[in-house]
This record gives sequence, structure tokens and C-alpha cells, in this order.
Amino acid sequence: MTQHTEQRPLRRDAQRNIDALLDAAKQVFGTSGVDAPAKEIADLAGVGVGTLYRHFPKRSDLVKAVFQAEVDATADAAPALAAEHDPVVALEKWLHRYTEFLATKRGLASALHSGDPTFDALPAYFIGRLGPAVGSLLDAAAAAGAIRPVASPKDLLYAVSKLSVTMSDEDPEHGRRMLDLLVDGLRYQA
Amino acid sequence: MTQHTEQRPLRRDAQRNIDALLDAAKQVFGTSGVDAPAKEIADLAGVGVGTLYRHFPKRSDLVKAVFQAEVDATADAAPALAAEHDPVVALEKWLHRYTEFLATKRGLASALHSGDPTFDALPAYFIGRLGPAVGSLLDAAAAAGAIRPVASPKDLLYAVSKLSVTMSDEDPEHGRRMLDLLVDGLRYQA
DNA sequence: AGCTAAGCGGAACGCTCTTCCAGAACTATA
DNA sequence: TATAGTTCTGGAAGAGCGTTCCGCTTAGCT
Repeated sequence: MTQHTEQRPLRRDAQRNIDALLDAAKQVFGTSGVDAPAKEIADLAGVGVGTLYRHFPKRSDLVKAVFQAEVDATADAAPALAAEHDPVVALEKWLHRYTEFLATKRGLASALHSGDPTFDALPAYFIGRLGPAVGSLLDAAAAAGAIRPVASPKDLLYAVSKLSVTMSDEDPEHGRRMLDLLVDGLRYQA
Repeated sequence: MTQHTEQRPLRRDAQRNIDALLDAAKQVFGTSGVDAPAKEIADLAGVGVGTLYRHFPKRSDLVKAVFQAEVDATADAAPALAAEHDPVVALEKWLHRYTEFLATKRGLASALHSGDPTFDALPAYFIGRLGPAVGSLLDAAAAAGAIRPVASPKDLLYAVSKLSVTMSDEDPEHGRRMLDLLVDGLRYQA
């Protein structure tokens, strides 16, 4: 999920614990919010709190790591979907995946805007990873002649996020239909 | 600042303490954020923590009360300004006052969107107090023939808030100039 | 197998939230 | 003004969480 890129590789158990903590934190952040007790996360991961603090000295480190892991997972879904489905379906499925990510992110949003400098680089990371991901899907679909060209992947990400913010307040199905509509709008008319 | 409207009037010392707590909370929220230690607020107000909890059992009660007090103060400034200045100047001054309020509110924003049901009624309170406040200033200026009629006070509040959100990131002076521009736009051309 | 250093767990400490109640302070009444 | 009755106050006490620290464990190497 996350590997350190320093000279010494991390010990196996350490890497295992980091992954377990990331999984646990993602889950706990979703249920109990970002201010959940550290022990709750450590317990769920099956490690002591000392281990948590060893790898993530500050809470913001953990939040950041969870966020990046989710961005990575979402970005990595793009090539996988592209391999399994035809271009437009892959794009559709990926955008749904992306809205799920946005829903998760909502819990982290207040933390992200808290002014902690640890989070300053995250928006750039977000665009840097997700932009190329949609970009490749869009290019593939456009190359197949299935959709019209889109000005910029970034605009699409932004538009979908706006769409899913307003949608969350009401019926979640409603948001899904709106997104489908957007994708249909991308297609060339017969 | 805030008075209880129940049958029994509040004891004098109690009312004094409530006001002191509100002042202190407003100040502390501004410097240390809404998660500041309760003791810090109590100390600044010159009361014990017990007193704080008596009047504001939940932290959200205090946040809400501070917010409402600020809304009230901002709304009450309208008639005062109207009495002292000619219509357009009063409107101008009040809008500047309003942007100051928005700046303060930013600290509370994350709390307001936290999903706590205590805060559900606040947006309505905001419009209910501030809408008529600008409304009366606009009407007075329009009646004096100084400005063109505005579709709705609510729209103006919304527009100014949008303006001041984008402005806060950069030069504060910049935002002030933009606001002045907006007010100038309201005037009838010679 | 034996050595070394990275990594682990959880006890312990300090800080904050929240409750509670004996006594102080205020108001109403005479 | 004096008194009774009530409200309100302050801070000690209990509980819970965050964070640190260090003796023990275990992976990785020879």
C-alpha cells in the first residue's frame, strides 16, 4: 500500500503493521471521524499504540497517509478497469469509483482545511495522480471514437466533484443518475 | 448580548457571566480555534469551568451562541449606521462590517459543517436576521434614488460572501477594493 | 546458531473534559 | 432592613485520551 523508498528496506513486520494501521485508520476515520481515539485504531490494526506513534508521530501524518493511499488506490484502478472493459464503460466505472473516493474524503475535508502545513502538498498530489489517471481513460475513449474530446481531465474531475457534493445532501441515487447523464453527454451522438 | 426569554429573568450575576463567557469564547475561538481548552475560556472570562458547563452544557451550545451573538451584532449595526450616515455610505459601511463578520466565521465554519444537529437552524437564522438588515439599508438607499433596486437582499449577501472568500487568500486590501467596486456598481450612473 | 539492530507493546504521566455539590450570592417578601 | 428561599458559583474529583519511553522481542544477516 505504501512503501518507504529509503536506502534500507523496512523490516517485514514493520511494513505489515503500517499497512494494517492504514487499513484500520481508513475504517475508523470513516466511522468515528478523524478525531477517533488512537487506541481504537491501534486495536483494530492489532498493534500497540506505541507502534502507531512510531510510524505516524503526528495525527496529521496518519491522515495524510490515508488520504494518499486512497488517492493511489483510486488512480491505480484506472489501468485495471481499462484492461477489463471497453473505453467508455471503463471511464464510467472509474468515475463512479472516484465519487466513492470523494464521499470518503468528506470526513477528512475539515482536517484538510485545518491549516496544518502537513496538508499543503495534498491538493497537488491529488491532481498529479488522478489527472493522468482520467486522462488516459479519456484518451483511450476518444481514440476509440466513442466520446468527444474533453478540454482537460482536471476540469472533469472538478465538475464531477461539484456534482457529487450537491448530490450527497439528497438521494444518493440522484447523484448517480446525474453522473451517468454527464458521461452520456460525453458520447458522440449517433 | 443574549437574554433568556423564559418566565423567570436570569439572575444578574448569571447574565454577566454569560456575557463574559461569550466574549471570551469569541476571542479564544479566534486565536486557538473551536477546540480550545474549556479552562482557557473560563479563565479569560474570570469564572470557573463549572459555570461554563452550567450555561453551555455542550461545546456546540457555546459555538452556536457565539455565532448567533455575532449575527445579532452585525444585524444591529444596520439601523445604527442608517441613523448616522446617508443611505449609500451606511450601506457601504455595513457591507464592510459584514465582511469582517465573515472573516470571523471562517474559524467556525468547520464546526458548522460537522453534522451536529445543533447547527441545523443556523443558516436560517443567518438569513432571517441579516436579510432584513441589508434589506432596510437597500430600501433606504433606493428610496433616496441613490442606487438601482436589487433583486434580493439574500443575493447580495451571498455575492459578497463569495467575494470575500476568494479575497481572503490574497491581499485583504484587494477584497476591500472589489467590494467597493460592487457598491459603486449599485449606484445610478450620473 | 548466534549476533545486532530495528521494531514492538503497553505502563505511566500529564492534560482535558465533564460532573457534582457545599457554600456564596442574589431576589422577593415582610 | 432582615430573612427565607432559590439560583448560581467554583474548583475538586473521576474518567478518558494523547503521547512518551524503554525493556523485551524478532527479523535479517553471517
